[in-house]
Amino acid sequence: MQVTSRFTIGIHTVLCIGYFSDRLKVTSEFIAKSTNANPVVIRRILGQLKKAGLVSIKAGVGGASLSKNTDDITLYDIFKAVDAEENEMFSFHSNPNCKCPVGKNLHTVLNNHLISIEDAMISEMKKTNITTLLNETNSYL
Amino acid sequence: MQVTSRFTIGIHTVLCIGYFSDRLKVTSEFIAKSTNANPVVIRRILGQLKKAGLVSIKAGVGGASLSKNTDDITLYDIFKAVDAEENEMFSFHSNPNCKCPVGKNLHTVLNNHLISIEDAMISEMKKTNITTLLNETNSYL
DNA sequence: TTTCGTTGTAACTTTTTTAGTTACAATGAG
DNA sequence: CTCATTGTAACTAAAAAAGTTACAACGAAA
Repeated sequence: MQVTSRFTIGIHTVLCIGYFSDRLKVTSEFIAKSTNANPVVIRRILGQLKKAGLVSIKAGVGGASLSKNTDDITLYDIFKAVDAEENEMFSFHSNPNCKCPVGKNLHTVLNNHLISIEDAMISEMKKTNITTLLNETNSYL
Repeated sequence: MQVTSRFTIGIHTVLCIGYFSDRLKVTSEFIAKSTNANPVVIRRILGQLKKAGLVSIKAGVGGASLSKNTDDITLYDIFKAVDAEENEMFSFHSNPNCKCPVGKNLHTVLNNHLISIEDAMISEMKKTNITTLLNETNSYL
């Protein structure tokens, strides 16, 4: 299992905006330079963050800013925006044998446990917000 | 993010062995029929489970059995065996800009938080063992 | 109202990962 | 010795992620 780099790029993007947008115009080009990712990839991620209500973007003139207080943006908000739009986290293999008592009930039996695992991850993601990460970034300067 | 179907197939495999191996010879072919996956795919997963010390397999004559008590095999054991052999769970994009205060410190700042998220998931996975899943399977018959 | 930097998005390629498949030597009980 | 099975290599296919090129649309400023 690998969480896509969209997650860390998404976090990086939000941090850049939080860190610089009061002083500079933070464009996709700017973020691409900081992350070392392609500007179009950044624009796609910015689009997802915008759709999730986390950032707003000035069309035409360009530049992104945060739409919410840095206290109110958690890692889960970013994760949900860029990495979990509609897919389930766990994938079942298709058509297990319904004549087998194990195969027949696997999905039902497993589902609640898998949801608990996902919930545990989500709870932990919600504990970290952008304010914390910006403070930690400043502490390393 | 998607956890590969190896995880649910691995669980399915262990459950099949736990459920049937006292009565039947549980071969890769048998498990393939129950899971609706390819026998070679099952053998690969069985190999990983074996390497992790969860199952033992009779070469030549064939058939798998559990090497540990069903109480002592958790979802995490299976996850670790089939899906997390050496990779990190979260992927950082490479070469963030070291001249940018955000890019320079991202990895350091983020790492502990990502580890906490992973740990939360692992703890939850450890809460479910094979005994529980077999009991739940039986309760649906 | 023209210019210019930027966004948003389509379309495509490349890369990586996962799963499926074929094939076959090695195993070991009967 | 036979035979079902394992273990594994080598390949293909499919899916997902990331990178890239291209360009219309936007809107502030000259």
